[in-house]
Amino acid sequence: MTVRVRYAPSPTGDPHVGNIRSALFNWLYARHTSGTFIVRIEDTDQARLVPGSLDAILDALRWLGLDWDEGPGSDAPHGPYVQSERLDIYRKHADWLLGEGKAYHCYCTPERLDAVRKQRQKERQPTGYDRRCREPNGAAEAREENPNLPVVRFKMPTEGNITVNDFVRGEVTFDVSLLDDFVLLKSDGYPTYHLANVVDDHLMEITHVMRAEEWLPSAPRHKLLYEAFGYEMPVLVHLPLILGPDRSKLSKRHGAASVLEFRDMGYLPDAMFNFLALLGWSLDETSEVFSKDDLIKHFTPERILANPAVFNIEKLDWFNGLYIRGMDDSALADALLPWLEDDEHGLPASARPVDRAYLASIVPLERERLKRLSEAPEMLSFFFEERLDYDASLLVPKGLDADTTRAMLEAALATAESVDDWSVGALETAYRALAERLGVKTGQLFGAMRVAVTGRTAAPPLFDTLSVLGKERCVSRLRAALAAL
RNA sequence: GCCCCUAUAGUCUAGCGGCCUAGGACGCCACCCUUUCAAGGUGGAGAUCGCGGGUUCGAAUCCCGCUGGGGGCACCA
Repeated sequence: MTVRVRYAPSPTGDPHVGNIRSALFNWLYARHTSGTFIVRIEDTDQARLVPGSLDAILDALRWLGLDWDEGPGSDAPHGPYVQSERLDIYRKHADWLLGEGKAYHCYCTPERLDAVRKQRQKERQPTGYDRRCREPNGAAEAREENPNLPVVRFKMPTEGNITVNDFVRGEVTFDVSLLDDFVLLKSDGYPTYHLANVVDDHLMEITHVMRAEEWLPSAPRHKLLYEAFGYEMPVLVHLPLILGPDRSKLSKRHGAASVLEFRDMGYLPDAMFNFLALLGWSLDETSEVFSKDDLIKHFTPERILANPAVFNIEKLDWFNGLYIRGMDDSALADALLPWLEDDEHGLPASARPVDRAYLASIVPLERERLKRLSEAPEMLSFFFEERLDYDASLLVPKGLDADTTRAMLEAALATAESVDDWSVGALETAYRALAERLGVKTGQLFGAMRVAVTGRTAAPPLFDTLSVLGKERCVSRLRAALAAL
């Protein structure tokens, strides 16, 4: 039997990292088993639809490289893959249950349902529908109060236990008497999640349902529904939730929660992929840097954890730095270019456009200093700006005064002007000799020069920087520094 | 309020009865490298394995209770 798994997002908001992590696990499992990864859009709540949300979700999948074999845009045989285009299917299934006496119409108003719920909670009883419409008399009564279109409710057994098997947690038992007759079809003709997901998973021949743990409590309803239809139930794999630093479900409240936000913060898709894969899954006691292929090779649901994981952005930063360091000059330059050229957050207009070859020469100097691509404009700005803006007092090294610094920089300028070979090695030789000749510590000379040439105290190694900047820029910056002193 | 899940350092985790004086990683600290910052290297602090009972010759590992944390309880998914 070939594995068929699905990611079933609802286009009601941003592609939340927890949500996308579910997609990622499903995808990995499908690829690991050479199975099929399906994307199904669960847009059955018309009121909550958010325009643009579907595109954002698909963008997030594409960004991470989670390609789907069946889904929106594919004409595979199990479609359509958008639930709002499958309404007749759900209606038929609901009708069948109605005909079998396994479901019934309910005319109760939301107001009454709400009142019942409150009353039950007050009585320390489990909240839930009181089944008034399950009896003909009750239904007639309710219908008189509310002649509008009814919903269809599932007729749950009223007693006994039901045990569902979760692949991660094992057997989980629920007391059926505590579960109510849930809604299958809403009065607007749309199905609820419960109906739609059971029907579709069956029709689409899903073999494994891997979804977030928040669904575990509704698993017994689903099991009963599968039984009512006479369908075989897929394997249930409930994934641990991803929490924020305060240990509640990760949300916007914690800062970024959307995968697209992380993309926009300068994280690399492969770093994000690796990081997310390790939230709720691990291979062994030491492995943690995984390429996509490694993950496909090693990912198995047996290694999925049951306990929730806190989203640790510091570790994401580390992963991102690691992946940045692993990029070659050309790839990193390509990745950096759009960030530098960005009108809003990129380099100042006067420093653009960026010369691609010049950028490529800068990359080796900054690669190991970058944690996020978004840091590039700030971190690399001095390479591109015509005029540096900094506090002149930074030019004076510890242990020296302004006059000696001036003399030192004048000598540095003279040396620069006289050096023809602008290579790293030649520059280093020349300036080490100069420090000795002036009787200053190399750190003092190099420090003052670093500020003069970069405008900052923290920068890549001096001679590499001088070399990349080129003689002309260095000379003029040394002059400007002298003028500012 | 009712139901369910869960519990190893600040965080992600290894561990599935003896190999554990609990391993790895992020973060943190120190040192080394060094012209600064990183990166890298080395070392270190940090967990009475939530607590209390069992079971067993032996428990982080199995069982029960408690406590903590989380999730669910819609004509939302």
